Amino acid sequence: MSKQEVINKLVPVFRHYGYEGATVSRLSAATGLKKASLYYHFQGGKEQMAEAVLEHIGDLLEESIFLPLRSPIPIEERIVILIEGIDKLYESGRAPCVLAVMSLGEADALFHQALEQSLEKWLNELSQIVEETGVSKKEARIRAEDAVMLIQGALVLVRVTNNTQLFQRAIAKIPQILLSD
Amino acid sequence: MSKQEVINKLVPVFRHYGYEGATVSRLSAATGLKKASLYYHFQGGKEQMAEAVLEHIGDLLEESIFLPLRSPIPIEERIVILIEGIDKLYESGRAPCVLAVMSLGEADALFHQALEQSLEKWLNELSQIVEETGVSKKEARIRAEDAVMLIQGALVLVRVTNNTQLFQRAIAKIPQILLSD
DNA sequence: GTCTATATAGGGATAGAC
DNA sequence: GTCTATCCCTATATAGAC
Repeated sequence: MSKQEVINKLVPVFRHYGYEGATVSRLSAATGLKKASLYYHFQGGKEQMAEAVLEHIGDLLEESIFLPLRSPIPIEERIVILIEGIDKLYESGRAPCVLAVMSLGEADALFHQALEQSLEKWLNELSQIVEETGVSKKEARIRAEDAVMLIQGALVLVRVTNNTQLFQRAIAKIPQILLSD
Repeated sequence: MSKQEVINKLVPVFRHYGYEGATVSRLSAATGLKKASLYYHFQGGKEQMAEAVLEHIGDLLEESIFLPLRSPIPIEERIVILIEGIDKLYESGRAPCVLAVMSLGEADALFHQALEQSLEKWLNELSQIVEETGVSKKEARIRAEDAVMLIQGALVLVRVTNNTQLFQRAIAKIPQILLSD
């Protein structure tokens, strides 16, 4: 099993259990690797596993969302791709956001800077495309924040209600939020 | 120290660390009571402590938010009180929502039903006042959901950015969301 | 690379003195 | 009611065989 495959299997554990809930036992069960094998791949232990997960998701975002967002097609089409990317990334709302989950407890102290940068990247990328429509920097930033807030809030509500329609409705609103108001 | 005072000191630990991160040691440090004393008050252990916290927050909501929401004053004024209540409850966005935090990991299995009911109560209370304005049941529900999503999303963004202005902006939007669209 | 076995610390929880 | 002391289990992490 390649390291990428291992990391892929670590991801859902951190997302669903958070840092403290993601025990090495659970990580072991999820990967099919015994504890000692995990420590072979991640000599920095659980902290390094979490880092790898964050990095992996960062790469995923870059290729599946940010890159298409910068492609030379009409902005409306790019936003459709954005929505599809978000839907897939969060598994229609069923998968918690690693950013929201890791900003709690012990993990926050360990990863706060990385999380902040990751969120800043999100907001910048979204702001950029909004600015293309002739909107001011300030207003573009606000719309980007509103969009991300809605997504994050939808994830919480889906988790509690098990109603993924809420997530669908939330992401369907993204075009209005970003392009008009 | 009264039981209510003890519970009050348990609350922030569960909110900031989540269920698994809220270790009995941390709960002991936060309350100033040794572990054995905590177990005297909560014979059901940590699970019962979490239950007490959820119940306590439920009561808090009832008296500080839901009750004023039903008082016989103009709807706009009630919504101002609602916003003040939310601002205080979430400490201007600095305090995570127990609902969002406890819907993760092990805690979700233990408390899912309670969380679902708690959220349902929120959505119903908000829907009620929206319906008063002559809006359909369906539309009122949607507006209530949108308002709660925005708040939950704002809490995540504030946690990561440390920018409480985002929360202020979010709650300032509540009147528009509930009363118009 | 992956395993079994094990070390050490901290988790939740209880007994019994005061 | 609160404490000290302690129990057992699980958590993170490592050693060393294969």
